Amino acid sequence: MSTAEETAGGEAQPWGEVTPDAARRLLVAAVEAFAERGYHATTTRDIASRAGMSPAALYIHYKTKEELLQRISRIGHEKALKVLRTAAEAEGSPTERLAEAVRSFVRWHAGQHTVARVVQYELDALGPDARAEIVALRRRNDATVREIIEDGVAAGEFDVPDVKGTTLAVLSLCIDVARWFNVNGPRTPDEVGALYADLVLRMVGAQK
Amino acid sequence: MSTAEETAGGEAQPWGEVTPDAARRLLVAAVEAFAERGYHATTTRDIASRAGMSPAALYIHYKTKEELLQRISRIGHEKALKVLRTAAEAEGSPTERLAEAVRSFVRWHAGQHTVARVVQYELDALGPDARAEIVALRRRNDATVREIIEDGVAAGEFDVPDVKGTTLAVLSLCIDVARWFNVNGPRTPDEVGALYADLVLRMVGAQK
DNA sequence: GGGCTCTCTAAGCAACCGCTCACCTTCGGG
DNA sequence: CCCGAAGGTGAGCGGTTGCTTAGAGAGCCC
Repeated sequence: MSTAEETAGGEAQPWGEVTPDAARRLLVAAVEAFAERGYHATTTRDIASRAGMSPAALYIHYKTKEELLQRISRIGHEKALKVLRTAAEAEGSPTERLAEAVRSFVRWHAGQHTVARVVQYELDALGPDARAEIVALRRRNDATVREIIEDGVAAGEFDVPDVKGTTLAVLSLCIDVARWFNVNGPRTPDEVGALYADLVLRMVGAQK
Repeated sequence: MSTAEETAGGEAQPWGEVTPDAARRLLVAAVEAFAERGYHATTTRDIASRAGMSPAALYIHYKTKEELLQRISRIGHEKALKVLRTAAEAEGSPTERLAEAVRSFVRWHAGQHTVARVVQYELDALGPDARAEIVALRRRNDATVREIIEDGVAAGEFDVPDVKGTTLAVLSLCIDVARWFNVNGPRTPDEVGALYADLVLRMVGAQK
């Protein structure tokens, strides 16, 4: 966000806030491993060796394997939420804001799909406290989208019989991008974002 | 399918084809455990004790823990595909067929969400051969939905600029129901099915 | 009733897991 | 030049995992 160069799906320095350098390398390695094999199937030895270190080095920077997942989940969710809220709080009609929100949220889930996969699908591996924190962040996601849709209905731009259900469906659609998106596939994150923004406007009955 | 009584989300005897009785009990226990904790976090001792047996009893009916997942994945995918194709091959306009396909596919993913969760999210835990088999079944899902949408476009009932992308989005939307659906939540599988059928008809620009 | 099959169990093996500990290296400050 | 803090390693501990083995009961045909 604060760096000059950005790629289609996210930042050039995604984990710039994590220091020192070794801690960041371990965290990046953990994201890759968790996304590939899942949290429980990933060993601490695998994470350490991906980061070019011995198994014991992990415990200098993190107390447990679960702390790694907590850090990844929190930072990832905060980034996604920031992306969504930036679009939601921008100037413009509800139609424009909803389109931009979906476009950037989808772009993030496609471009950062390794992080997104960990963040979205490894929630149950967290302990109760950490999970509660993440669930609270998700509720803010939900509220952000619902408010835009409510604004659009109030302004007469949208035709939505079931606001809560439609909100759920819109978010579900965006989040599931992280599951199927393939870097070697035919679509770029930008293209998926544009397609999905169009589809969501149709779902809420917005005139184009 | 062959039994008389059916619930909203699926059959009354979901695993009737699995014999003998002990093998079915183990399989049902495995579905519950995999859905709750995930494949890798589930131990063979946990599965056996849920079925009221000793850990060794599992290996009389299944060669490995992975064979259990294979069986579950294959049966689950075949059932979901059957539900989808039954709706797709019914009489009626593309609009009616798409609505019914989404309605029943979503109903299945909501009603059988424990099976669906295992089937959809534990694919990577399978070995290469078993995974290839499942991927082939998924492609048939994809083709089924795409054909209905193509029919609708050809008949002038739908307005879809990107058929492949829209097909992907429709299926993604339906499948993700398995992730968020909660039995204690406010919606029944029937209600979610009806809501989603309406949303999908909007996505393809069908006149109602 | 003796043998045969099928089903299940108690006990345990080898491998691997998350994590710890004693020790080594590097490096800036006095 | 010594020192202490910070970051790293090799070896390994206790516990758990998937799976195996030897053998016990229950039914069933002859």
